[in-house]
Amino acid sequence: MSVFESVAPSPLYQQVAGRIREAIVDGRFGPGDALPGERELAETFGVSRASVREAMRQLEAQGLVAGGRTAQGRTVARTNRKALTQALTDSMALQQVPLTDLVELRCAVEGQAMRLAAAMPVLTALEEADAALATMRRSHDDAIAYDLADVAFHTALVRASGNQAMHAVMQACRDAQTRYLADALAAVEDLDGTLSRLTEEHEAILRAVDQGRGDDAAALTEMHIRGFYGRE
Amino acid sequence: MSVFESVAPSPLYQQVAGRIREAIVDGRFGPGDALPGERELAETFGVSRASVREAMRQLEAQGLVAGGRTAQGRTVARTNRKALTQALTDSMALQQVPLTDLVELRCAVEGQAMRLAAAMPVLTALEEADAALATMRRSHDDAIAYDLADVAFHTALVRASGNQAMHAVMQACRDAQTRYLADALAAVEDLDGTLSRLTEEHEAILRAVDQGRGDDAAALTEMHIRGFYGRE
DNA sequence: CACTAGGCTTGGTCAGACCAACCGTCAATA
DNA sequence: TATTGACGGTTGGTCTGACCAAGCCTAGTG
Repeated sequence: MSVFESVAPSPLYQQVAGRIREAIVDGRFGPGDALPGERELAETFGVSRASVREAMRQLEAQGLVAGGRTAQGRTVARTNRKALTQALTDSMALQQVPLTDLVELRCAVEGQAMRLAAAMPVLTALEEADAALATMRRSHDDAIAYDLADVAFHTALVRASGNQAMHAVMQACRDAQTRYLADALAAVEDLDGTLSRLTEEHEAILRAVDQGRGDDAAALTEMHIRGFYGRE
Repeated sequence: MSVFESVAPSPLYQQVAGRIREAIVDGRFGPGDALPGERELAETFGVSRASVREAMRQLEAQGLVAGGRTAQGRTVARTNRKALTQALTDSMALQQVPLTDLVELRCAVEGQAMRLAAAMPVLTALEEADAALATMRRSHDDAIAYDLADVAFHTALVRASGNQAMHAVMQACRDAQTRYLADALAAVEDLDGTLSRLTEEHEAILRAVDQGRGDDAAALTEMHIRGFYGRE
């Protein structure tokens, strides 16, 4: 990096996007709040509507502004989950993040999350995991339904740890991995048998968490994840 | 979700962005390639330049198109890393993730990263970590400079694990943490002594990684992170 | 009271224009 | 000959002003 700051001012649309972004991140606009209209923003910032619109496109892509066109102005997004998933998926598509990296990351995060969940579980989340498990047992002939339940199970258990940051990372990983899951399941010959085994693994994990055996739960989770994806 | 597809066409700029995105993800445009000019794109897609520009803003925010304005047209981005970490950082900011959650997440990710790094280190990254360590030793009287070197050290070590996903998560954590950093530093009384201790911890971690003692490195890292932020 | 017709606002889209920065070209100069 | 410098032509950035469809609000109508 240079000793000097850049002298060239960034484009107007960048500056506008930056200002609005600040306002959102700082909490001056809460999730779901309505933003001023484009014409009004243009006036307040002293730029043309075109520039404001380009700024909005940027914020929209970053998941800070909701995409839906409600009749009364745009609103601040409640979550940028889609943007996050998109970024991770793109990274993988562009071959910057191999699947094994995600697997490792998930092992690290989910393993630790299990320890936390075992030590201080959020009970409602455990119930959710249990419900997902029931769905799995019922879906041994339907890979799609099974996958959905699987996502719900893992998500619920990480939520049980009460750690929001882990939850966010976990969701992004799962979202980005679903594509590979479909491929992996398609390659399986004995679908029913494989799903039975996976269900048993899930049961063991939940049991360990429920009984407060954090380290066991962590180890089981890592084996579970690596066992399915890890064919390195 | 409905049985029917949406009849309402999405906005033009969305469609345009989608088309270009496909082309990039499919590899029809490689990293660094020059994209056609806005006027040309407008003509090929049969839309106005304004729509093309809005599409470009979206792609730019997603990290698929390079931001820099080279004189000869825009280029396809070489990496969307920034978009990924940005999304992660935003996600944590939007959810107001508490500091303790970040600390836990970092412990989990960095700990595992140290194990990977010890097992199969990326040497150039280790050298970087070493350089950062030297800077730290020189900056015991300057908290700002110290923090920069600290970030560089941790970042380099995680990079040494070769895991891009962990690297991104790690950076996002650091970004999200900076807002708490000032408080943590203000609470410190004996700045010089504290920084000396931190430097020693860093040295121990690097040594462990360098000697292939992954579990030691992981344990040291977790203690190091918790020790500084974790006053729960 | 229920209902409808305007009127207003909002986002989406367009055409056309201007600017500064930059590239390549080519002629004039040292 | 080699360097310099002027000159179009291109590109992205910005603005203006306009039009449309969809949705909200309200006033007037039955």
